[in-house]
Amino acid sequence: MELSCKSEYALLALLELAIHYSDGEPLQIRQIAAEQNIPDRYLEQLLATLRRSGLVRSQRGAKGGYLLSREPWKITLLEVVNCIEGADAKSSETGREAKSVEGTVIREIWQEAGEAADAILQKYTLQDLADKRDVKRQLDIMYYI
Amino acid sequence: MELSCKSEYALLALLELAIHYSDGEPLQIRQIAAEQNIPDRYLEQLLATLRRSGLVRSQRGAKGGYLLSREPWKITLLEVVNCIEGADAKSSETGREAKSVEGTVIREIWQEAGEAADAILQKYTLQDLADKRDVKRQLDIMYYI
DNA sequence: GTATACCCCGGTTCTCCACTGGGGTTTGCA
DNA sequence: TGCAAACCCCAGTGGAGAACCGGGGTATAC
Repeated sequence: MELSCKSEYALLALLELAIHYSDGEPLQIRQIAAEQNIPDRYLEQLLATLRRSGLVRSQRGAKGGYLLSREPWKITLLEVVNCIEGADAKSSETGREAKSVEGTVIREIWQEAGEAADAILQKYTLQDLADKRDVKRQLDIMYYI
Repeated sequence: MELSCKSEYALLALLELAIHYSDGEPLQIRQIAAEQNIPDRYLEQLLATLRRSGLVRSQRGAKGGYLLSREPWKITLLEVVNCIEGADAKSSETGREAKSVEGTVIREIWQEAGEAADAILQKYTLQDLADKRDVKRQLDIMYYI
């Protein structure tokens, strides 16, 4: 289960949006990028992808930015990675066919493994991420004292 | 859960060895490559990796070849992919560290997902692969009639 | 009307995967 | 004893994709 840089950036950005969800005001690319240490021009592309698949919505012009289009507890991590990873891998989808019986058997098992991993990603939402973050932060403070 | 070409080749080769395990005679790279449509010079490297980690043993010289070093039902698919994928990713292991709390949280979830996938790969052995193959072959014949 | 933001499209660099090639060394067999 | 069949080791190459950068647009608050 590889976590690509791309997916991690997207998750960090959405987490940032989730944290400020209750504010109701849009967050700008610059702010998100600065807060999470993401190259801003790259993040722009990722947010565009997320917008096209409806996970976030944008407000153009001065004082613009990005907002989650749903509540943080209604967005699963699986949705996010599917959106990001599956974005360009469209159209062709010629990701290797198995011609032999042996190849088919192997692929079936790999699909089962993939589904098991997806099940984990599906049970966590952006809200869970935010909560876990808060818990970890409190722990860090306690250790410091 | 990505199935790399490399891992699939290795599994196909080991499956071929598993099928002929009871023969007791070594199989040659050429034969395996021809049977499973694998570039032979490439397969050579993979078998070398598998040998170094003790999954197969080799016999040099004329009439030589490769043999499984354990019974097919004692080799799990997880072992195989760990051996193949983890072979070169040694030494450095600088596979991105998470400096932020947010990054750590995300990685923990990804690890959980990876473990779920690994659990699936661990419950299947080369023997299971061979059995599934036989079942599928019988089905193919019945459909044909 | 102007500064601030998003929007779109393309290029660049770098790494890694799949694969190839050129030499060895070991061993069975005539 | 020779020789061919097989494994062994190491190095290089070509293409694809990931991560990133840049230039020029367009919408909108003030």
